[in-house]
Amino acid sequence: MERIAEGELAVMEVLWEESPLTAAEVAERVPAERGWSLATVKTMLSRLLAKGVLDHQEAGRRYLYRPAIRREDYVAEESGRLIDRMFGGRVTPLVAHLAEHDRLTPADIEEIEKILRELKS
Amino acid sequence: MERIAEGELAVMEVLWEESPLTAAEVAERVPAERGWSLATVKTMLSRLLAKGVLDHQEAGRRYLYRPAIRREDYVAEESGRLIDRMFGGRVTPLVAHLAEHDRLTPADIEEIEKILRELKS
DNA sequence: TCGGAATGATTACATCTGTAGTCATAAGGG
DNA sequence: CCCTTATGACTACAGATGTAATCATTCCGA
Repeated sequence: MERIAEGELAVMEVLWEESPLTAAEVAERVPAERGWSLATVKTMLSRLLAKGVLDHQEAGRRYLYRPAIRREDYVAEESGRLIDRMFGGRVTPLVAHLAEHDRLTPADIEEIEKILRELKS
Repeated sequence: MERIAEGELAVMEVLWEESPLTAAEVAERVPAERGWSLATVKTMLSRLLAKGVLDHQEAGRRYLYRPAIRREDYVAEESGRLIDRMFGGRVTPLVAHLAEHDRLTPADIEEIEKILRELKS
């Protein structure tokens, strides 16, 4: 799967949330903080099509865009990449790191323990 | 902190492992798979200096390079970035994701539970 | 029916990145 | 003392990315 750039991801997020959509509809839904013009969104859509992570279907003279990959799979790939690069491919050092950096609230700890308990049963 | 590119990270890893080093010494230690020339390594070093993530100290007519940031901090930043972008800034969904994708071995689970127990005490 | 608006395609351009090559210079060996 | 060589600085260039503008075409509303 080709890499999705940071800006392109904003477009993917819109379409993972709701699809299919036209270019104009995607542009409406991109977070306003981006301050993107419609032209910019169209460029993103073309590049994402070229990368094969979006599909399009013709509807009259327009396209309806929809994701060609699942968010779940993309997240898995990016998480794996981080774990490989930063933690030697092992998950435990990641959790240890998060723990040491106070990223875990008591509620988080409870919930993670619950997840792990369920995993064992 | 400025972003460190993928290739540049290979140079940082060398210097986090051992420093200070000259450009030639860094080049020797970069993983051979990269197949980099000395010139490439020098370019990386310059760019990392410009980004402020490396320091240099003159030693005769050469430089000795050393990290200006801790690996720990860089890892924290990159992990935080992933968690923000992929998991809405929350750690628990990340762990849930890893669990669902079979990234956790029984040994991992044990060790994570241990980390969490210690965190609570 | 006709003209403006909307659409995808194409082009533009600056910056970042990967991957060097060149160049002036200084230092060390003979 | 001079020449080779190692070094940092500068330059090069293609591909990815952010951010559009332009262009040909086609559809819809008046």
